[in-house]
Amino acid sequence: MIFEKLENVNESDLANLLADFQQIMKKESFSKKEMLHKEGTICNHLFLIEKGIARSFYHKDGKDITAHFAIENGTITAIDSFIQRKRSRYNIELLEDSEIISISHQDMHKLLQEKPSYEKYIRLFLEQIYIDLAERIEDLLFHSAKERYEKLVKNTPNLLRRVHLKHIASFIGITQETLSRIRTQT
Amino acid sequence: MIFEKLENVNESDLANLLADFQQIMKKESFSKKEMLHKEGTICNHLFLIEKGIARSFYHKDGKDITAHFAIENGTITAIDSFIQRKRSRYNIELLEDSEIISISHQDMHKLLQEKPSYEKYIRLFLEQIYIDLAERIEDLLFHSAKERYEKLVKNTPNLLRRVHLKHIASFIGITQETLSRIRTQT
DNA sequence: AAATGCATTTGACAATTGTCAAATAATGAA
DNA sequence: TTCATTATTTGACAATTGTCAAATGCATTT
Repeated sequence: MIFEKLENVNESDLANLLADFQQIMKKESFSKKEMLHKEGTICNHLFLIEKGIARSFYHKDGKDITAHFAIENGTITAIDSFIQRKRSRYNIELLEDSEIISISHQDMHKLLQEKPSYEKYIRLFLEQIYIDLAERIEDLLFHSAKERYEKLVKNTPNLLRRVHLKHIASFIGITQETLSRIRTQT
Repeated sequence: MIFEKLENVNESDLANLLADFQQIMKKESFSKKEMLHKEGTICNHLFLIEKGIARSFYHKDGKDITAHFAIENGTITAIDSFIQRKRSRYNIELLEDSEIISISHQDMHKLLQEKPSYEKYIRLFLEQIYIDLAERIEDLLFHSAKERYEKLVKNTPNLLRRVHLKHIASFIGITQETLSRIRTQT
């Protein structure tokens, strides 16, 4: 799940971590279109998608822009707000009926204070998402809209089948019309 | 310096941290055009710029693309390589004669193992650079080349005066010619 | 100061993507 | 099934940015 990609870690330490995290995880069912977080408020939770799809989005010049998708086993939050404890410009909504596990900021930080050795895993998590973001920047800078779309088709075909094209379009930084034309070409 | 932006931290803990980090920092002078890191190798150092300018760049279709600049008080490294311990596609070169402080990956991790409480500061550092990166993505997605340039002029006029325009151009994802035209318009 | 090598600008034109409006297609509710 | 709503595609055209080649400007070395 959240720590699944980690390598080179102490097995027993990780087992403890997972057990402790279990304690602060809350599982809940939500239905499609429900909001996990609303813009203008501070985001107090990190969400893990057990089943379903969520997307974070914000408004730019009246347009709805998707910033991130999370499907099964993925995580989502209004990360800047969660980190900096300030109001968020992001919304998080569910695109399907979902099973969500949430971890509150408060609980997580309490746990980190009690067991500072867990800081390491948060660091590893951050390193991972940092690298993912860096890759996204390169993608935007050096691949055409068409290449970005094709990469998505290749890497996350499952996602493509499950979300509206307008969200895919804004996610890769193009208009819906351009995406439509890209798709019909080929 | 590296931890200067941190808020809400324990003062004495931070003082200890700084003292310990001092121990593993090595200061060196380099002259313009020297390389702090070369692509194809694993990057073993985090560099702090005490004086001067460095840029990281890589090659894409034969073109030289600037990924990041660091001036006085900034940090630079081939972050993906430094984190994942794999060979880097990035180079780091100096654009002026510089005074550089370097911290080796090994020393840093040894320090973190000895004093796991410092993990927290690394996490805070990562949070900060993650947010900076996220901002850059928004910038690329929703601002025109002209807006991106003007933002740079506003935020880091000092940088603009000190580096070649071709580097600025690739940094904001446009060609040198387009940047030139943007500049002469206004 | 002249010569050389870069850096920057300019021109002409092409490719990519965006905008706005309208037409179809698909979906979900009654 | 039918209707209403929403999603997707298409068309015509405009704006932005890229490409390639050449000209100009600037700075460093001799």
